[in-house]
Amino acid sequence: MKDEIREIPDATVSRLPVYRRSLLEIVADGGSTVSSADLAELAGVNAAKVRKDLSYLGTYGVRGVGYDAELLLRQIDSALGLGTEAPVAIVGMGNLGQALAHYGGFQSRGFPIVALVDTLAEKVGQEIDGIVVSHIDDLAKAVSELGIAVGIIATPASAAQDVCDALVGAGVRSILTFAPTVLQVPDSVPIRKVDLATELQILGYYQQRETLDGSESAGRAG
Amino acid sequence: MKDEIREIPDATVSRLPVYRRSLLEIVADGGSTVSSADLAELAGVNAAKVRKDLSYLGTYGVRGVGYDAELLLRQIDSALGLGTEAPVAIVGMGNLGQALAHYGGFQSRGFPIVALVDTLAEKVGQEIDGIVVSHIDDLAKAVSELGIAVGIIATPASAAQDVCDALVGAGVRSILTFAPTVLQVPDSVPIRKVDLATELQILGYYQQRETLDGSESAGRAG
DNA sequence: AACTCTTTGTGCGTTCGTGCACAAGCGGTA
DNA sequence: TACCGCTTGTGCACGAACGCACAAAGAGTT
Repeated sequence: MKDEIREIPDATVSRLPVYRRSLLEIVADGGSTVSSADLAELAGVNAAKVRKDLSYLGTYGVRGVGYDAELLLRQIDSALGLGTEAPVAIVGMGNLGQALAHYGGFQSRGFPIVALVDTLAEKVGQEIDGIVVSHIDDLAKAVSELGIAVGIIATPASAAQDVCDALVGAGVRSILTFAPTVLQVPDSVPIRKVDLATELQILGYYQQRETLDGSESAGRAG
Repeated sequence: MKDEIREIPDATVSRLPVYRRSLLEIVADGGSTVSSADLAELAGVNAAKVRKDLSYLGTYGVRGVGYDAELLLRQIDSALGLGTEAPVAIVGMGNLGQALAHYGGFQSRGFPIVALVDTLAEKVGQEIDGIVVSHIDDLAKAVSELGIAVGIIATPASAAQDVCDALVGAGVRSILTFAPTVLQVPDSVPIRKVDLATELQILGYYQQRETLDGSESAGRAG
């Protein structure tokens, strides 16, 4: 229980979920072992990269054979801390927040949504998808009572930093934000940003290049 | 009209939208010139990086003074191809798709949603946010008639590749996908992927590291 | 046991991204 | 015109990421 603290490079960490998905498919299809080439095909990356990435988890492959799919899956889950469910709170019940509340993709992948939060009196008390919206002043209580690990910020940019501070203060362990603004958090709280308009703007660059000059490769998928 | 075809590094391209947002703030606050240090502060990056990034756009700064905010904004917009609006079609009217249809963030930033598409007969014909949902077989017509540039895939993973092929076939110029699967597209069509569960899983890794070993810096925001 | 076939794990050269540090250059002042 | 203060633009060195290519090492076969 103390040999897991290897340094996994950032680039590798962000590919682990992709391998994980591929392995789930393989297991669902009855596969028991996978080669790095198979996995590379499914994950859309280079086979050598797959092997190097997996080597950060430990030596779980068998030369001449491949990887045991289920064993590998467990190792990835362990590296990503997916052993237990991580309850999520969503702050901001505008269009995006409500959408995320209804979205089943979190629940089904180990991130149950257990709290919905807003500041507006008119939203507080409403029931969305079976959960009563609570006021942000009650956030700390909710976090400790429900064991909330992750906070999702779905507010306008103007409110995001305050909400972020509130989440951190309430004891949330990591944050995912959709607000198009740079947030200040303590180093101890990992944060990731998803900005939909930014993605479209990035696409705009590559699309334009495609149009002006026909020879370049396209933008990479995140 | 032919001097724009510089090679802008991927890392720089994905920061341009952040600079853009910062510049919009500055201009809104009445600022006329910005230093790289100011911009760095707002964008949450290193000042040298800002200068190097901006230098790919051309030489628009003035030594001893800084950058003209509005001029710089125009240059960034030009690089990102934001001169005209880029109409968007959303395919997949499940929870996420409907959410995105209601989300105002696209419209307000130059990406009007002009078509909503699904395969299920029960969805087709419904009106969501003022737009009638059309069938995917009518996609090509919609794309050419409405000048749709961007396709957003909000379907389950199982349908994503078919939808992707349909979008490409219909003449869409770039694609943003929310489906948790690797998509095959021609090199000429830039694609970007946003996978919410993946983001949470990545956070899981850094959160776990934070917990086990108190000294590491947190995951970078994308 | 020897040999073949397959696939892993990794050493190494290359490319890409980062940020320090400094010369170049502009505006303002005397 | 000469000087000063400030900020840009970039050379350079370092580190991260990538992917080729190959040795190491299992499984199966004769």
